[in-house]
Amino acid sequence: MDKTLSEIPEKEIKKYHEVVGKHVKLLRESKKISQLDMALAIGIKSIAFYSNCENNKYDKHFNMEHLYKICKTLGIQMSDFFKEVEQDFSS
Amino acid sequence: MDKTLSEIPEKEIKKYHEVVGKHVKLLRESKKISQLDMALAIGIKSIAFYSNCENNKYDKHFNMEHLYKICKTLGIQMSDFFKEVEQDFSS
DNA sequence: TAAGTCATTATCCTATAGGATAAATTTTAA
DNA sequence: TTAAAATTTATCCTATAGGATAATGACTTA
Repeated sequence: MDKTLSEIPEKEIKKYHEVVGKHVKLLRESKKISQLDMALAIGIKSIAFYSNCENNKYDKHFNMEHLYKICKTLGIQMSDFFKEVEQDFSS
Repeated sequence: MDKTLSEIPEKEIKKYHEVVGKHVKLLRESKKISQLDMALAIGIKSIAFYSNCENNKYDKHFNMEHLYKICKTLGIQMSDFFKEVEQDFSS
């Protein structure tokens, strides 16, 4: 049966990634953690890649595995993290 | 400065993906939505790929964009979804 | 003022995530 | 009991996500 594919605009997904990155940065800074330290904590040697994900530059963004590790490093729950994101996203 | 890379075991990440998939299935079924309908709702024509993500088969799992669309389709918040996942994951 | 630290800009390379196909199996409904 | 619907199994292909590098810029510290 032919059904419509996703009608959620790519712009909305991109915006969501932007907000996710923004809140990762806010939380990281609040814990006085450098981009380098956070990058290493999630298993990445590239500060540049990390920076681009936080800032959603060149279409880079955090994936599920990154976020899982970031939250663990920050000592917070994924659900709490997304609570923050949602509050920002819907306003 | 040389610092340790992520010490979170890959098995833990895999387990997390498994639990995420499990809860997507539970919620989908509770809303009487077929795998086909959900796959199409998130912009995927392949039921097989969708099934493999729900069941974490052949290392397939949902990514952030999938989950965003799934939650929107289910009419729930990402934070609420992860609340469920976390309760299951830590027990 | 200079050196060190931290972050950003831009681009390149490639392994794999993404997602398809087809056949088989299981479940449901007629 | 059979057919249809739904899901699973397994594998293949390729565009891009993942992540690197190098240079540059901004900020902090000595």
